[in-house]
Amino acid sequence: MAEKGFRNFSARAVAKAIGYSVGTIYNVLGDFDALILAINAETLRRWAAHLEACLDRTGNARIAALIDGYFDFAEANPNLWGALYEHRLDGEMPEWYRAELAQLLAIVGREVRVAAPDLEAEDADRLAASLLAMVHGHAAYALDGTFARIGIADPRAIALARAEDVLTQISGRTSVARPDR
Amino acid sequence: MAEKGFRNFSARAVAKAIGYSVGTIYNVLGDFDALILAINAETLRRWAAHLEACLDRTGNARIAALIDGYFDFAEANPNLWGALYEHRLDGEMPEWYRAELAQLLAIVGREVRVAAPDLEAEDADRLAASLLAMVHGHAAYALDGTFARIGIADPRAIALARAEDVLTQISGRTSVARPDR
DNA sequence: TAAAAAATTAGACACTGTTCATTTTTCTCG
DNA sequence: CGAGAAAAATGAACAGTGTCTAATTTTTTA
Repeated sequence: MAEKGFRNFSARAVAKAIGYSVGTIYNVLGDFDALILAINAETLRRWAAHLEACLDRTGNARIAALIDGYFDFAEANPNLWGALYEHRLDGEMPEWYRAELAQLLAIVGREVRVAAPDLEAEDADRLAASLLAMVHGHAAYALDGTFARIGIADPRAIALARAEDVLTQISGRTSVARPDR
Repeated sequence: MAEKGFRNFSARAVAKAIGYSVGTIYNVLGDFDALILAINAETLRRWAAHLEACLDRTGNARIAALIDGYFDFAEANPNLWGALYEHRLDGEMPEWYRAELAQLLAIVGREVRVAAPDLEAEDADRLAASLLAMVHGHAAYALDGTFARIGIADPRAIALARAEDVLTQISGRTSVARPDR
């Protein structure tokens, strides 16, 4: 996957690589989706570990470290990172995979609460998801070449600037926009 | 494509639907990528037209109208919109398709220049691309179910709030962060 | 109408995910 | 140790895919 990319990934190639036959993979995992999910879950774990490592060796600018870590990982593992989003499973997402995703979001949530301590817990979670989506959008356009194609050389700096905009705007605020209730 | 989605899309099904044989499609278009590109280009045109229509029937809040238009279109055509991003062509992107993409970005650029008239032209373009990436990230997480999975009900409102944060922060500023030069 | 050009076809090819009866390996326990 | 049960692994077969191309049909041209 890391070498071929999601588009050219095949269960048979995996079987050959690990010295087993195709059938074994399907006996163990079940189907193709499960194979992808297993790979993507490992990617999520590595990604989360990378983010924690980035945070460990940084000082105050923890949100910036998070964004840098996001880009670092995506740029270092474009195919693995891409597979996370190129794969759309049909049917429900298994609980164990959702937990893996939640863990990644929890890291962001934790740091948002540090950066904006005045926010209510629920608002902090909403802001964390929003920041993650924002950075994801920039990274997606960066890695698929959209930014490069329109002559924008440093998407990472732009994403950092946007996050700064948002955090500056949020600081001192105790609640963020939310649906009517 | 609109019905089956990118994952279950096949050239043979298209051939059957339009009453031709598989070979004809490949004689005319060239290969599978070209078929997808033709469909996606049509989607881009319809999307751009939708955004212009949204802008036509709005007053001052033009950036908000743009974001609403983005979500409207994506939610009304999830499979077509999804195909835009699920498809990764190998090799260079053809010039005519790049032009189609540029036209969509041009709409955003034009409106950003209206919303932030003090910005230099280049900075406005950078901000436009950044806003587009930001909204894209929120829409991507909305349509793939990420937001719903963590209990966030209204991603559109969040995206709008983020855009407001950014624009408030940008107004009065005459240059945005950019790489060293 | 006859020849040239263009459009269309059907079939073959190599590849895919998927299934499953068969074989091989491993473990258990008398 | 060795026979029987359980588990693991196999590879052939199936329906599906994108892709190519020689052969055929249709259209245009002279």
